[in-house]
Amino acid sequence: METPANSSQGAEEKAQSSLDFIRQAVASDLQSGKCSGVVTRFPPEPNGYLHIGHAKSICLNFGIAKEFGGRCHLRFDDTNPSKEEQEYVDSIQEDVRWLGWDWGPHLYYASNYFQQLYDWALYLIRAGKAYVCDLNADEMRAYRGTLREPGRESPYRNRSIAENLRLFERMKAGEFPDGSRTLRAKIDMAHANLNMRDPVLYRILHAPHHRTGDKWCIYPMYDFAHGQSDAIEGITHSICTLEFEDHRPLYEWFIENLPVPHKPRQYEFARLNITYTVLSKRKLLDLVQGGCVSGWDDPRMPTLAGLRRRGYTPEAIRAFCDKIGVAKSNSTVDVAFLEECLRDDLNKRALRRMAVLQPLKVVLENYPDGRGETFELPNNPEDPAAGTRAVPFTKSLFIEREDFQEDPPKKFFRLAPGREVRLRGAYLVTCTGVIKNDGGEVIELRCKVDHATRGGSAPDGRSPKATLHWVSASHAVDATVRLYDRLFAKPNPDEYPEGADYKANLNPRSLVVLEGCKLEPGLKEAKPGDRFQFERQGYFCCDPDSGEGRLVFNRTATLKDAWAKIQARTGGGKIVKGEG
RNA sequence: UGGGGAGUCGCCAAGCGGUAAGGCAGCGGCCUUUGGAGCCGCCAUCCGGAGGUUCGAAUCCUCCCUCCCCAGCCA
Repeated sequence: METPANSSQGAEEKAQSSLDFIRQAVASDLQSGKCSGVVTRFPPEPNGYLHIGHAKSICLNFGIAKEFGGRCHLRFDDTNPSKEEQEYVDSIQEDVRWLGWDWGPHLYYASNYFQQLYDWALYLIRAGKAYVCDLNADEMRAYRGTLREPGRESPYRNRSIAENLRLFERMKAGEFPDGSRTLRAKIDMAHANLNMRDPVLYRILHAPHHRTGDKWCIYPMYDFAHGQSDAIEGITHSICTLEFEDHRPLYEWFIENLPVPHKPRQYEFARLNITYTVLSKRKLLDLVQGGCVSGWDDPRMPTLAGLRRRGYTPEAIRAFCDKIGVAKSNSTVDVAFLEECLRDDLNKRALRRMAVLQPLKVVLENYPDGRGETFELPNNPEDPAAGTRAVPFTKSLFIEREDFQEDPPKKFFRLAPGREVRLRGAYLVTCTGVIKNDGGEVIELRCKVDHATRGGSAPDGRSPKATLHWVSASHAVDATVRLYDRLFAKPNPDEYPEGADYKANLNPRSLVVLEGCKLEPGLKEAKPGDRFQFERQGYFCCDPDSGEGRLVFNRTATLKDAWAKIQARTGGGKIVKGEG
């Protein structure tokens, strides 16, 4: 992120609260003069789509660069061609940009450094610090030892420098099959840290690379590529997750033993976990390939593509990443926290609309047949500047099915026989009749309008406890509404019964599709990506499946629902809202 | 029973020897033409445990307990 001007503003704001341990280190390095500027990097492997966990890392890296007036590189860690694809490098760039970050001209690939890395491998060989090993994978595992027993030195460990050079050259030339040989660092087979027991630097992989094609058939391992890439790019603070903590000695070993132009420092923080979802690329890939979801961008997926389609805003995700903090203890953040960040953002900006998801017809018996009027309703009560929109009102309307109960329980203060409620922005109406079909199901209501309450307020000051949303039957536009809920039914999907796997915890009601929903007519113009608050229902986002006279909306999040809470408390329960 | 990390409110998380921030959730109340939003109040005499140092410890020392990561030619 290139932010020459106005760069310290963020840091100052942060300082007012308190800096996380990484920002403290950055601030201290800057102040002590150890670093003259800060350079970070976000280094994804292009083997899957970015998810909310990556967002935490992205916001950390790009955020620090922005706050401290430095820059952040986007670098693809593409050292394993067998798993990586161009589709992923494209989606990653799209997602980082969507999140609101800009790497300027600093787009890099570890594969750009393959030649330099190869030269450095030669350097280590010449220094007697690396050797070609003929052990196969099984043998190497056996030689590595265990957690408490030291390993044994490879029989190939003491080859001459000349032979190592010759063999490595031939590995590069493609003379040997995959897996037959590796280049290893000569460190210490008895080291307590397994990463230091002569780690593999290069393996043979006769696989075309999405960027280098078939130029190479040997590829550097993560450990041999990452730190040196950081060094090449002048990264000052190389931030990664906790599981790389015990790779740090190796990271430093390379930096110390190679003539690198710069010495970066690695810092580790706890990766993000969220309740009711999984955040591992392996499982996410599994869900996609297993058909459990419609794709990487299924609105139930915690991927940035999924969250975007669900209706999440980049602002909400950034706020979330900001608020959860950065530390080193393993943590699982309540998904309700993410949802709250979304509501907080959308409450201020989303235009309000009325949408009846499960329609129940209402006929106003004392309202003239041919009459129609229009009400001007605010687009957003939180923001008068958002203006108003016109909503038509007629004798026959739709209201929400669950807003009427023939035999209302305690604390249910919506519509019931003989009861008066307010139709938002329109009139006070009283239920005077209930029409049922042969099955005893309520199919229509008769109500009487109090004509003196036009606009929704009564001259005598009375005010019903409930205000319902409504749509004029003759003006309503039909739509499909997809009610999304948590992908998993358990807070921790990894708690599954013996013999099962995490997919046993998939929430069977994570998607409920409603057809024939009745929306206020203005919504006909909605375009994919448009977000609204459907009053009293939640936030919804127009899905790309819309078009050619078809409207599809995705529920991003429900509104907080006091009535649902009361029901849950009293053992009741909602059927379709299903918000855990 | 090797090495590396972490343990502060149900969930995140400040705190860095001077006497427990904040957010989310929850619970009350006010307000409200969204049972939304907003506003007000409550919510850790205690910081994994036990000792010790100190006038004073969540912060320093000792021992113990629990959890996470590492034995890919993945990243």
